[in-house]
Amino acid sequence: MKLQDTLEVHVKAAVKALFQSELESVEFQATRKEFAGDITVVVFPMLRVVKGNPAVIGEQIGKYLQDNVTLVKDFNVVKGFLNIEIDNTYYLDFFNSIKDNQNYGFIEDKDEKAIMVEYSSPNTNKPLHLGHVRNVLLGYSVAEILKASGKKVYKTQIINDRGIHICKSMLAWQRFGNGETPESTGLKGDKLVGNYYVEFDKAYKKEVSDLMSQGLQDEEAKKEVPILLEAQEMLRKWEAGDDEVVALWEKMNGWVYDGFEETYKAIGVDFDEYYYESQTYLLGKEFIAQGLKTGVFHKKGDGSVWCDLTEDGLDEKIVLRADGTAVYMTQDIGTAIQRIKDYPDVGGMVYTVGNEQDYHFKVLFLILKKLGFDWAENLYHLSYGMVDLPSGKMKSREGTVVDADDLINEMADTAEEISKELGKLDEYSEADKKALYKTIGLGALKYYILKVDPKKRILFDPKESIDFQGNTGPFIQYTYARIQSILRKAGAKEDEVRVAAGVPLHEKEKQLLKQLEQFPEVVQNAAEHYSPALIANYTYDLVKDFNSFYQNVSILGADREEEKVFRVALSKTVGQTIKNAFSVLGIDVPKRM
RNA sequence: GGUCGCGUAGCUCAGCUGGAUAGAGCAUCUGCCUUCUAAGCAGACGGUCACAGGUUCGAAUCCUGUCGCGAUCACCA
Repeated sequence: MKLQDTLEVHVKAAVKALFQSELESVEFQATRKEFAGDITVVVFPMLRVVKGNPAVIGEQIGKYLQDNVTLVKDFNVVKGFLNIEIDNTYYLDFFNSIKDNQNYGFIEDKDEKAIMVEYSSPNTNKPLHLGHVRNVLLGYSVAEILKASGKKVYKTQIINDRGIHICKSMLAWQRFGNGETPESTGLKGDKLVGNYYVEFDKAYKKEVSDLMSQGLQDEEAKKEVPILLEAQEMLRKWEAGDDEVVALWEKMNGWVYDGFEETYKAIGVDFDEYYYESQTYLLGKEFIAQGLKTGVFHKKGDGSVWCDLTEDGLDEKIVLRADGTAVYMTQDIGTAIQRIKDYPDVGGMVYTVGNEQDYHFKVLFLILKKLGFDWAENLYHLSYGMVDLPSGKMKSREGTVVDADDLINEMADTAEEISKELGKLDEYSEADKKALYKTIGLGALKYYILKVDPKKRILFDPKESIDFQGNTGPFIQYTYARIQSILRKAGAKEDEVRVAAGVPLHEKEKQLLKQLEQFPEVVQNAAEHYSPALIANYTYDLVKDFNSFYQNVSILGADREEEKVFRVALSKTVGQTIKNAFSVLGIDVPKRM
């Protein structure tokens, strides 16, 4: 039982005994470090039930607790704050209970209902960029956090593999290329296809200006560009199932998927299931028909179908065109329902999509609720802000994107530079070094992105790159590596010894134990708020405390043997917790660095 | 214009359901490498929590309004 819960019972009992009043709840907070004590009871809220001076009430409750509860060693009252000092045996007992639990903080029992987490969801006409990186890291991390909190999770993505964009790349490849393949050029498939998308855009712009020099207006010209008309014709052929077009489409998309997989692997994320728009874009219509019957939707004079959401403070939204074809919303309705059919144990879904689609998902969720699906109550839009560059927005057509693969490589290069400057790792093999640079570079990137609140925009300056000092991934990785070093020197047998009850607790040690105690709650909190940032910032706090401990308290050279055993075991437990916390962020921890 | 989000130190960010004197890192400055890894530690400097009201014992946090930035308001996806 958590300390807070235990104390709550006692405080309630104290108030009942002293004032004959029933408290609904008790408010606790960590005691500020300038005061003596470990945990603080806030007296003010009790004034509703108990009349009197808060300081006096605090004094009385404190006295009662000290006399009746062995856990409470001492207390002091400052204004309305009752600071309680907890007996050391509590912390040592707690430590003994967790020190050999490698999965401390994680819940093993899985809920019956699973959650499906969608992330990445790229178009197949260009490589992944920095924006995708934020998406993928957030989605993956939230999926792992949900798992850690006891949920069964399916990771998925929906790949936008059809439409005019891929036709543009296909057309450019046919017209300007010479049968190039990833094999013949040595390029990653997604890069190759992306290059042709750029080729298309160049040709398109040239044709527009040609038309304009012939006297056409801007708007007119853009609609009549021959190459665009040709791409549209290709899309029509694709929809009609034209063998040649479909074959080319499959070939080029295949290249792109290979390229994407390589990038995902480099980032360290994976998926359990893939959905393709080419297979889902016709879904959903039957449910529109069903919704029409039940009155969720209504048909307008021209035959288009709408959903009236004005009563919910939103607008009217179209769900089916007049010609009976699907819109974006139709598809998303269909895909959601399809997923539940495919995975009947799924009871909720998380969509990792940029905040420019906030409105879309609000509407989507509302419609699904109106259609009466019980799982519609458990849908969450993991909405995140843009990643901006100092030069402004990333625009693929203007070449101002930060490519995901390049970025990962640059991070590893930076890690290498810094390591060399510091003169670290000189005695390791080249292969080991390379692997480490990648781990550290990726750790820096991932932590940098995950530690900020998803809602907020990120300003990413590629020149200044990312820090390796302070509140960063490498700082935490470094601390983990130092702990491993301690364990190597201490030898394996140290952690097998049970920590004796009589070990005196140094202030820094107690600080660490208090911090460790928070971990399970932080994981649950992060799952509830879909927030990797909570885990990241918690880990940083833990690491700060450990570093302070490390530099100010002798671990291997402790005065007494049992102290040494305790400190080594404590270091080990902190290392384990760092590892667990980082594993839900998808960040690796190195054994040495 | 309507709706949604954001605004905290020079810069990048924490601050959970309202709690004590608002916290870190970077940058600047001062100490600490012969003892477990200095990508570190100890400390100094730095704030009108955008602004104005309100709610209450108490507000960066909740409510209202104003300003600034961004997104969105398609029979595009």
